[in-house]
Amino acid sequence: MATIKDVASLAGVSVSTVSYALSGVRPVSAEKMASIQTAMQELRYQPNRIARSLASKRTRIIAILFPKVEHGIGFSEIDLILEAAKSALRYGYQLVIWTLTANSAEELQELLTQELVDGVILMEVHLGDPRIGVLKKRRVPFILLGRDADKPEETFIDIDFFTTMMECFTYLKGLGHRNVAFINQSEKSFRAGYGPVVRTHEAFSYFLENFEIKGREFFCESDSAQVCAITEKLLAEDPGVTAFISMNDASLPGLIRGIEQRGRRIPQDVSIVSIVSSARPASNYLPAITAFEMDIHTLMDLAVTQLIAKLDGRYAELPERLIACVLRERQSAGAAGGSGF
Amino acid sequence: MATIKDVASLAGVSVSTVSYALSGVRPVSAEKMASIQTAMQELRYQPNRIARSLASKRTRIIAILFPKVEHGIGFSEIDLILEAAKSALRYGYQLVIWTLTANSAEELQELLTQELVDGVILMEVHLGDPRIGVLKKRRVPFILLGRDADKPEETFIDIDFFTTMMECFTYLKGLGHRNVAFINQSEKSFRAGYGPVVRTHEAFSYFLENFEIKGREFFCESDSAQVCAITEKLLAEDPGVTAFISMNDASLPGLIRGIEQRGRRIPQDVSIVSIVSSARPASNYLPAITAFEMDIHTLMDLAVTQLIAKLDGRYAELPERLIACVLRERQSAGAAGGSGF
DNA sequence: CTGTTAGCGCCTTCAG
DNA sequence: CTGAAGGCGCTAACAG
Repeated sequence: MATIKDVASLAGVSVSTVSYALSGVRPVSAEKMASIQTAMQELRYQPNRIARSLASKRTRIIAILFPKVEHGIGFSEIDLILEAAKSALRYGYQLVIWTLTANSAEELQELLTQELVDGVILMEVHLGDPRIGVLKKRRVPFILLGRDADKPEETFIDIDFFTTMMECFTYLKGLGHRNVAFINQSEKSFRAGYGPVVRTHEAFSYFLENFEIKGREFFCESDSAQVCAITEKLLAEDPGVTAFISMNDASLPGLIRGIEQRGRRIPQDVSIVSIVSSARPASNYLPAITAFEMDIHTLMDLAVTQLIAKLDGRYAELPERLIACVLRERQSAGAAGGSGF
Repeated sequence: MATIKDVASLAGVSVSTVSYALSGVRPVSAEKMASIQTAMQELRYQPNRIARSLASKRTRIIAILFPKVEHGIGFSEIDLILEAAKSALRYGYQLVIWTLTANSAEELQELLTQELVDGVILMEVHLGDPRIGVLKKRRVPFILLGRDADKPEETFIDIDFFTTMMECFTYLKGLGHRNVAFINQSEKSFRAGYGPVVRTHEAFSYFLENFEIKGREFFCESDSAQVCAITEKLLAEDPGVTAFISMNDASLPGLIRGIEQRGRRIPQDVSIVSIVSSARPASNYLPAITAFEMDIHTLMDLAVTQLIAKLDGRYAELPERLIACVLRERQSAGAAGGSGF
């Protein structure tokens, strides 16, 4: 591999000139610049990242921190990671994955001490997350992504649950729905203060009044059979329900089945709108599910750019960025009142 | 951060002694060893990875290469990546993600030239993949993972489609099924020589004869509506079919619906077995799908350990490792002949 | 505008 | 068994 020295001697200049030509930190005359360019091309020179990191004390590597993935909002974690990697690459950074297990705090300490990364993106943050303390103490720049507990003092990027819910209500009301049911995630998550569950819960209650819509909410595990039973029960008790909002991709099969087993058609009799979901599952169900999908690209690009801004010390803006989900209309939602129920 | 120098002076030895104490390449007296240990503990010393990499010319970082994820075998790429990261970490390596776009060869060249990684895991390899040529020319150790085109000359880890199909036949035959249908992925993939599609196709034909089972195969896009139509048509033409094998997780909703719309119950009248699938979707459908699931843990751990072995120059074994899928019985498969069809 | 040079933190000969 | 010292490839003062 060609080194900066090779380039320097081929171009007939000193190594520092080459270095400055590369970084632009110091002006370089046009001629020298030209010969340096030529030399670099000829040698197919690419700076050695490791050496550069050692000298500059910046690795330009960021870590994305994943605790165990179990319940996840959807199936889209892969897209989240890939999108983050893509953004990082675009800005000249590399993304490493850190999977932490039980005693995350200790593991994290060790990883951090190796000084491999400049900053960290934290996924799946929970209330009183021990990782945050570690990061703060070591003064490692970090950013929280999604599903955070309410921690406004940290920089975080999250889904705008409030706006998403509002748009969902607007959409359903526009279609004539006046009686809706909301399938949230588990009550356990709610009690644990899990961000998405709590916030959508609050938003739902709020907009119910605001939009003058009748509605009820159910906390469900990601268990299709259970959701199916609940759906049937609800439809029996209150046949006037014309729409379901689901924040639980995995239980969609149960929802669909429950509705159909009560003899209702989707979307003629009952509509389904999935929120905070990912494209792939939603589009594969039958009927394909109309959904407010996460804007993964925006979410991750923002996370990466904000983190890099912090690393560059040019971070000044608000410590919070909320991204609303975007509507993708498919076949599961339509005008209310088609049937005589 | 404490450096090796700090440890050396605290322990009253030279830096090289500390270094050797760390690597074990050279014997160190018990006393010195002890004081070095103490010093390291006191200072919470962890070697700086970057400096170590520069000096040793080994970064202990490996890259996992992802082209665009579109059709994917399932929804489990996330588990694949996370599992790889976990394995890497366990062996003291770090995993970076490289997402390549269009002109992969060039992009890959650039990334490689930065000399950040020691080796590469290639995902989603296709026939005549340009990335392989690049890797070979630069002599970067690599390993192919899954879904490769037939390239026995490269080291690769893959799913054992043959064995998986055989076990699936054994399972179904044991349940009394004698007439099965196989939902493969798209014909386009087949024509393109896409490994999983071609191999399962061959295995299916082979075992049909071998097990004296009647059967037919369908190539389908990952489109539930289409699969539903095909299923209904098939059931109409040949009511004797008692079991479906699916290698297409995304089309499962269509399959289920198609069967039910023909008035058949699952699994009393018709069974479904999904192969090469991932746990999460399979378990969420209604009924929960019995499936031969990828052994992601084994697959990725093998990929990582084999790659590391190569890096250490202690690679001698066979260039191929096949891992069969493992059966998880759920609710979609049962004895044949329950109904009078 | 440019060159010289001292590190960055660690590994690894080379002497002893 | 141990220490001294020269890199690894690059950055960033420092001195023109």
